[in-house]
This record gives sequence, structure tokens and C-alpha cells, in this order.
Amino acid sequence: MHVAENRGLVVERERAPVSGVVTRGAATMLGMDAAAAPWVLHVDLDQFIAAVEVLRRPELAGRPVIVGGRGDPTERAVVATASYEAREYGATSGMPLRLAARKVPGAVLLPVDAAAYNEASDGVMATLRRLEVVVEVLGWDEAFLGVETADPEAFARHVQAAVLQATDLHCSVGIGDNKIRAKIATGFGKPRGVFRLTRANWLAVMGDRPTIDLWGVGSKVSKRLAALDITTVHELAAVSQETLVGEFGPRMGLWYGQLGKGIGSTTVDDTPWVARGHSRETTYQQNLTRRDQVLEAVRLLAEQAFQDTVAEGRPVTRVTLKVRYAPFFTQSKARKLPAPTSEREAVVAAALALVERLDPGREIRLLGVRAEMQMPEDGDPAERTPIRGRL
DNA sequence: TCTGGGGTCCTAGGACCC
DNA sequence: TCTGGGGTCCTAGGACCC
Repeated sequence: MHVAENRGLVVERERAPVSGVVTRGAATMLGMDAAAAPWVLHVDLDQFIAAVEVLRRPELAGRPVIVGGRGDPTERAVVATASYEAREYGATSGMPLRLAARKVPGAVLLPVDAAAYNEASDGVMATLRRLEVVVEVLGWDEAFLGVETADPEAFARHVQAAVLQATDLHCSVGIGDNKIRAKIATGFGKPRGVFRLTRANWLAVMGDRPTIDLWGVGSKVSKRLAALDITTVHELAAVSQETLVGEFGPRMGLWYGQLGKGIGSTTVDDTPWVARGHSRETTYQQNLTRRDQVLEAVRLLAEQAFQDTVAEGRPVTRVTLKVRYAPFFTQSKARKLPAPTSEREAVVAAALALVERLDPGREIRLLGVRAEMQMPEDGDPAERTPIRGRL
């Protein structure tokens, strides 16, 4: 596989070589001496969404701020971010807004304002790029940096100061010898701190922790691991590859084994990200019960999803209809289009056709339509785009 | 307590072909 | 009549992340 030249920075190859990576050294900001070595830094803004809200309403500083949905705790919605003050009372991301509002006395509830966070995020990422390091954006409030320095802690402090000066936002920085360790290190640095996690201290820091603390291990996988008598990171690191492959398959089994040892990619790649698709989904405040309601809702979502693909200028190849029945049971139905199309009506028709596969007897609380687009590499393997997400 | 919205990637199994 | 083994494509669904 070919990755665009002059795009990545390989820090170290601990065991398995990273597949087909072309590298260059990143510009060095600090510690520019003979001992300079490559590092991965993970930058994560502290309580990003709440912090952005407080910036434009300084009177909210120090108050328990909860951002989610339309800011109305009587609606079906969840918490996007709770400020540290609100977290003291037990409010966390992903919690139903209604519950969070009940837990936190005097909570300030605010609606999600995506445009504001996008703008703040752009400011942060622009600041990071001005440091002349390789910047791989992970989301609104996160990025990996590839940097060569003799003193990664000093560089991390330098990053924090630059971001604070340019945006008034605080961040934490994880330092690692690969992405996995840098990412997990950040959690130990929060808030406003710096933490280093490498092969040298991996097991000392993570060994006794539960596997769910690993990035990429969630509740289901941690339970399946527990059924194999694997509960800690140390135990995961020690278990045989065959055991994991037998349980999780050739790719995931290998992946979880490496994760236990803290082994991961060392390539920071700033190639612009190419979306695979776009989806629109809505949770209805009242469940849908009638077929005409469902058809109208799917049409609207399909048109929105299609519109999102138009901006990319790539034809739609596949349409997926997602449905959440009450009570809380999710299904998806997919259909590959006979040929890639940029016709709005073809995409809408494909989505509407999938409605026929739904269970007509059940109430629907959520519908979503996803439109997948033709990838550049579909025509030319040499133009293959690096995949974002897995480390 | 009662669970949003936007994504990505992986696996199992069926259909079909040779 | 009943049947192998391998490959590819497709759909459904699972799992995870921010």
C-alpha cells in the first residue's frame, strides 16, 4: 500500500512494522540537538464543549455547565459534555440529559452549537499546525502530533502554552512512543497536565488496570475477555495469540493482543481525511407508528444525507437504513445501488425501498439514513486513502 | 436512568460461481 | 442423486469512538 510521501513520521518500530509507510522527519521546535528523538504527542482539549461555552459567557465560569441536545431536559437527549463542576455531581458524557439535570443542583443547561465548536476547533488545529509538526486531527478536540525533540515534556508544555495563548483553551498532552500509549497517557495528564507512557512504564502504569481502560476495548469485549479469565491489561498482554484469534477472529484477535502490550502504530499521518459516507438520524420525541410518518421521515433523512454527499462531489454507492424500535432494539438494512449515482431521486428511492423490510407492527423511536460514497481508490489502488480510526 | 448524532471497521453467513 | 472446496460479493449486525 502506498501512503502519500512526505506525510508521515515514523517514531519507532517496536515489533510488527507499520505497513508501507513513507516517512520524513518533522520540523523540530525545541531540543534541537544531537539527542533529538521522534515522539508521538496526543493533544486533548479539556472539557472542550463546556469550555467553549464558558469562553463566550464568562459569567458561567465556575458553574456546573451541561451541554446536550437542545438544552431541554424534558426531551430525549444525552449530555455532550459536562463541565468539571457538573461532573462533581455525577454528570457524564452520554448520560441522559434528564438524569443529569436531576443530579446536578443549579445546573446550567445549554443546547449543542456545532458551528461554534467547529470554529473553536479550527482555531486549535491551526495553532498546532503553526508549530510545524505533523498534525493528525482525530476529532473536534483531539490531535496527534509527530515531533522530534530531546525533551518531549518541554515540547508538550510549549504546545499547551501556544494553544492557551491563541484560543484561551486548556489542553492535556500525552507523550508516547506510539499512538496507543500517547492516547492513553493523556487521560493521566488531565486536566491541564502532561504524562508520558512508553514501553518502559507501560505495564507498571497499566498492568493492573481493567481491560476496559484500553482504547478500543468496550463493555462487550471486556466481558468476553473476562469469560476467558482475562480481566487486567497484564493478563491480556500475557495470553496467547491463538486464544485471542480463536475468540475474536484473525484481525481483532491480533489487535487486542497488541493492545494489551501497548503496541500500536507509530505513524502520524496528516493526509486530509476522506469521509466514507454521511448519515443523518433523528430520535423522535414521540414514537412513529404510522407507515406514512415513516416514509416521510425516511425521505427527509435521505435527502439530507444525499445533500451532505453532494458537497464531496462523489457518487453514492450504498444506502443504509437504521431503525431503533421501542423498546431500544436497533436494526439496519442496507442496499448496494445497481450503479454509483449522483441522482437525488435514486438515493431517496433506495432509502424508501428499504422501508419495506421494516417490521410494520413496531413503534419506531429513531430512524437514520446513511449514504456511502465511492472512494477515490475504487478506481485506482495507487490513490488509496489511509484509513483513520484504527491505530 | 433510560439511553443523541456522527462516524469507522470487523465478522458471520448466505448466494453464487467455478 | 448427492455432493467438495475455494473464491468473491453482499447484507446484517456488532462493537467502538468522539
